[in-house]
Amino acid sequence: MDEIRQRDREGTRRRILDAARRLFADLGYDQVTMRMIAAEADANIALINRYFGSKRDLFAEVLAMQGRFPGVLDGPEEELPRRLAEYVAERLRSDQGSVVLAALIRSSSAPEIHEIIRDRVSSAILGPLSARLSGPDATFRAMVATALVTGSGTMRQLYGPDSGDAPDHETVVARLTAVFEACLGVGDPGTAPAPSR
Amino acid sequence: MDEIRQRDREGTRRRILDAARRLFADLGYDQVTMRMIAAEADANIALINRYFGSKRDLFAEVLAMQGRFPGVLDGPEEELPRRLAEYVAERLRSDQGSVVLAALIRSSSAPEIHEIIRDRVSSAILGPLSARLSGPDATFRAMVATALVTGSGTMRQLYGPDSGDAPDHETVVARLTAVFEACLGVGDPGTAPAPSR
DNA sequence: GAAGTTAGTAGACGCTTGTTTACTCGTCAA
DNA sequence: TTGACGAGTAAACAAGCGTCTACTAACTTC
Repeated sequence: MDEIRQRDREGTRRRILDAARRLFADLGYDQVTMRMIAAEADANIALINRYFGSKRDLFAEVLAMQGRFPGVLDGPEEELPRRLAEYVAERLRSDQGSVVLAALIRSSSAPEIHEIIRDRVSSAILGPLSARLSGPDATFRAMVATALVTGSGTMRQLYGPDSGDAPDHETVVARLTAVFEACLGVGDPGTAPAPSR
Repeated sequence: MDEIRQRDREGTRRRILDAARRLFADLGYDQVTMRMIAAEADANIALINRYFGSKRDLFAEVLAMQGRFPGVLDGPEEELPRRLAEYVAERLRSDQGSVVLAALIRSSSAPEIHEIIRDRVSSAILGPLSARLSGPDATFRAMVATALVTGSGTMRQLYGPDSGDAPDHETVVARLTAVFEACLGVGDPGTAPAPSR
């Protein structure tokens, strides 16, 4: 009945890391328990702390494992709004996505990992994005764009993938592209024209 | 030593409700414990469940107590982007703000209150906002604007009120106004012009 | 003034959490 | 063959959670 377990340190470590990545991305930091990770990885719960120290440290390692916003931030600056729009539009339908973003959306209520998330968002999203922007206030504009991506994820999490009266994909992408262009100030090198006052 | 406690059902109920509102808005649903609420309200913990049934029910009553986005959604449609921009810019500096929004930002990781938050966001923000919009896809456009407000709150929570290199208030408002105009499609009754392709 | 109602209290209940301890036993060098 | 090392395991740990029960005592009613 009881299977004979292989002794494979690196393999077990990797299984735990993969399971943690999946669960954290799907459920967020504090909805995931150590026992869930152990079960998903088919490993003993004590091994998690043995290999990673603590839940917090495991979370940090999962985030550190992730690359920087795959594919979206690369390419010419003038196509950035469209690529971001397509990324968000895709996220609104399927559950795929960056673990860093998922962490930002779903794990922001746990204060003990705020610093981890902040550092990772800065180095994986905000930094690369603002570096690609020309013109003034690049950091702020990047932050607004990130806020839009984040907020879309929050709404998506709350309302689910099929928000009944959502327009077709083309329209969604077109609208989001316009918004991201306004965020990033592409084709608008100076300060945005101040309306009234 | 032991103070003589007044017997004041309605007063105690109100103290608990106020304490819960403050704590939920500041910390989010699952960072607030029943004991914290009882201490903040200077009431016995058993009275919370006696008067409100459960933590979840108390949270629902706190949200139901709140009005609809005070002041921001009222007024002519063409000024909506500017008012939203000023609201967000103000939120980026101080900690004041709607409890409903705070709940949306900080409490979205607890699945047992998703339905409560969703209903309240729909009736307090999304509904009134989309009702004020003319043109197609009003609900979707309202959702994008809400996502921007939400995402700003998330970034604000992560990075704090003083994001070192933030521009001055005027610039922030001007930029955000442009973004909200793109979101809401004000002055653009048809579909947004599709860039390229 | 006696009896009943009820606001308020103290403490424990059962459960879950992250973490740790004591142990088993497969693996490999001497 | 023997001994040490270490991967894996089971069980418990303390702390915290929301909730509930048994009780005290202040107010109302007759």
